[in-house]
Amino acid sequence: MITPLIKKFEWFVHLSDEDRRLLRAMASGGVQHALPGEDIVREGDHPVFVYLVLDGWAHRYKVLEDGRRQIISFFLPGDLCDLNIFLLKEMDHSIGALTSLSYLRVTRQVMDTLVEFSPRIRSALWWDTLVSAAIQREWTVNLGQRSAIERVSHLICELFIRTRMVGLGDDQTFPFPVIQADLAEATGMTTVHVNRVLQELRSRNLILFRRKRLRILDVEGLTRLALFNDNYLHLGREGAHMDADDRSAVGTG
Amino acid sequence: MITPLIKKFEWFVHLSDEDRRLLRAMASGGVQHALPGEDIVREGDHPVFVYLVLDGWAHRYKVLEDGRRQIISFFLPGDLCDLNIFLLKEMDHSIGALTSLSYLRVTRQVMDTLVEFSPRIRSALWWDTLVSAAIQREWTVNLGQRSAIERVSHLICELFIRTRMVGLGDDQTFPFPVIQADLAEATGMTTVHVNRVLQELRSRNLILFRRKRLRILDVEGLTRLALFNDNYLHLGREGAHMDADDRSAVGTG
DNA sequence: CGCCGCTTTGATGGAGATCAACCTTCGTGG
DNA sequence: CCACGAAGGTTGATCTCCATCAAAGCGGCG
Repeated sequence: MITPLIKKFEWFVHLSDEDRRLLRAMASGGVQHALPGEDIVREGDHPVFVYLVLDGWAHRYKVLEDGRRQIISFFLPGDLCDLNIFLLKEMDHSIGALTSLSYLRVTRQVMDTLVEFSPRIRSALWWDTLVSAAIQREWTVNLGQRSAIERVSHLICELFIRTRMVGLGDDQTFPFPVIQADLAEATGMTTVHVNRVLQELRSRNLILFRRKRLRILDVEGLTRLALFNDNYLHLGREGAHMDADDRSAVGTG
Repeated sequence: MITPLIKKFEWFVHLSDEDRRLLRAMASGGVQHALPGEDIVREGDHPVFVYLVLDGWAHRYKVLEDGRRQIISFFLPGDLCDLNIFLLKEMDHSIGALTSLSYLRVTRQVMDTLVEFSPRIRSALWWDTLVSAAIQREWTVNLGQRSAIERVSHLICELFIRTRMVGLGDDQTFPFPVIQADLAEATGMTTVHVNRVLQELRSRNLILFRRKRLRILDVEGLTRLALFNDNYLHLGREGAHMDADDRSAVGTG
């Protein structure tokens, strides 16, 4: 059930059986569900839980007074939002479901337990936080410096890798359950222009988009066009020195 | 010496004398200096220290293959970069001095000590991390949704508050040691256009810029123009419940 | 005094916004 | 099984904000 999270963590450190058992305790509160468009948290709410996406996609967003809306990040299965958010009085943004969604609401107590009893999980959570921050920084670069077509391509490259990190999708195709309006709000463009950019990417034989799945026809080409460098995703198994060496360890990834 | 950090933390929780003593231990490695334009850390480096800015401004930036450059964040006195960065193998961005700079390099061991011996400092560090993340998200919104003049205004509003948080500047005027090229790289604009936007802000009697200081003539007006909402800076003394109540507590801020 | 880094100005061009339709797809119910 | 409607995708015409290019001003410091 929480396998996406485990799959992601394994990119950092190999967990022990005990670690996995601990992580499964996150589900003790029961699985929650939301419909597309439904908000999980709203700006101004008092934060109580850490959220973990199990299935489906969610997004973080902010709305300006005059209605302009920006998607700040996407949450894929295995993504956690806002470790230690309890320290804040009010949410400064909202989180909503993009697709139909199942997720966990994890209490402070459960998070504390994870951190207390497993140094590996503690590190993996920090690593995840650092990677999330790096992604947000990369979005800053994306919006600040890249052209429309580069921006869309870059986002696609990122989501391709993040999708595979959590064990979804295959070599060339992966779930891409967002509509053009979502892409527009994430990249700071209009839907009209997103549409034209996607057509351009298709006509260059870089991508193919069918039935909520995206196929990258030319990873190399798309990467080059996007000026994409995956170093900010920190896939180097950086916690390998603290790997659990019990039989449950997975391959070298 | 580390007063800016302490001043900032006091926006979250009142520290005890013991807390301050602990924080001063961060300076045990000696004060470092850098000249304007000098890099402190480069993309690709293996991260070893947490950095704390004492005096002057620094910036985090990334450079694309073709030379385009984006400033990702500004570091003011009292700003920490990259708590727990040790978990990563390589830096995914660079940090450089904007002005002449003094700063501390804090080792993992010293950070661990802070966190171990003071729950207040532990929380304050997390709070600071959460606020930094919120700032990065707000930059995403800024670049994605706001027009050029709104973007520049918003950045000015933010830096005004952050400056006052660490005890610099007065009611209307604060140090603003960045050149127009820096503003351009932070807002994803050209220097030419930054220049014209600043002229517009001056002609509307919103700001005044002299000798590396900025005076906001009409805070209300600038805030409105920028669609600025300071909630993401979380100035609500959110850790007040864990205030140290010894005599060293400062006013209510 | 003169240079260098920074700011300012003007002219021109283009990426992407805006506005307004129209088309396609797909789920729903009659 | 088809009609219908709504959500999402596509198109074309026009406009505007900001980039680009090039040059000239300014001011602080050696």
